Amino acid sequence: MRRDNELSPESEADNLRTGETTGIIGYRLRRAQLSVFQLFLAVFEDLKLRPVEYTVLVLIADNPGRKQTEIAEVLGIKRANFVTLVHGLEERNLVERIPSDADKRANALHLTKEGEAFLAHARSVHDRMEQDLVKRLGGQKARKQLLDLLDRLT
Amino acid sequence: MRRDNELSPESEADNLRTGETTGIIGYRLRRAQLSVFQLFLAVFEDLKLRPVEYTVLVLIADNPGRKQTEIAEVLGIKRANFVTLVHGLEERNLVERIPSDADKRANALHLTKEGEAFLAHARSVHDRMEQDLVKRLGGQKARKQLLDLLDRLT
DNA sequence: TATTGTTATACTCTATAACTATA
DNA sequence: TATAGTTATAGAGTATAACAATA
Repeated sequence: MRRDNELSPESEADNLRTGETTGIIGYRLRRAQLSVFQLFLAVFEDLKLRPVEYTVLVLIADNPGRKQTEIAEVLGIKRANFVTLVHGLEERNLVERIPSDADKRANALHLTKEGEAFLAHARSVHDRMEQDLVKRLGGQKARKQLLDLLDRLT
Repeated sequence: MRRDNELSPESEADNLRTGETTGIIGYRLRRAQLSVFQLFLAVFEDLKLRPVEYTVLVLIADNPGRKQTEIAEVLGIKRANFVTLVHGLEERNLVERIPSDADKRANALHLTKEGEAFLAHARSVHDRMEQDLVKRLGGQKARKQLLDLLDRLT
């Protein structure tokens, strides 16, 4: 039994039945991921930093001197595509590629002084964003639960 | 204190310190989403169906006669890009676009008989995949928890 | 022979502008 | 004027192949 006019007397567009799609885990994961990434882009608009660039900076800071291949691989980025990414960060004087003594084929990645200062700021901005997300989730326990559940799917 | 040789006497590649990145909600969401989508692509390789195409078929089946714009919008797809998607499904005789009587600008979307049979099969394949994911998560309660948490981020 | 960084390239996904035919 | 569908196009993101230098 249809009752079109119950809530919209002027016959607005009917709502679609989305019950089945909203039960699909992959679909919901994607929507949530896009939502969080869009928040990231908005928050980091002034710093002109994309999510992947932030993780690269963090990873270099926590693992100075590593090869491009190592950083790229742990992030699931093809080394061919990582070249452009690192070049961009290098042009902004955030990262430097130092030819390795031990292996002359490889570049050791380091943050510049400017890169360290930039990351310190980015981290504080990011921490506030994460705290906002944790608040949305309902606290640290909920965050832990989420990361735990995501781990089982990865 | 570094103890490189504790577990790798032959001095294999050191593991990177990834603790900070693996604590980032957006990063973990993305990895999990990619993982689930890759599973989908593997499971649906024979049916040659992408995740977005599956949700489109489901949505049309549950909302026959709707306009392209309506289906596209609820999925967050630009109507310009939705054209190609629907054409692909139409060429496979899964979907038909019937010019609307009420609004001659619009196409009403329906599944063909073949599309209904195809979707019935796809649904059963998809159900098995979801059951596998639920098992990984630790049961229906864990699934409910996950969808609940994802909702708060979306 | 294998690996590192690189270039070139192609394919998908996404976003915008502009057109047409209708409303 | 606004909307539905469409086309064209540009920009990201991602994947593979091939090359030079080095291991």
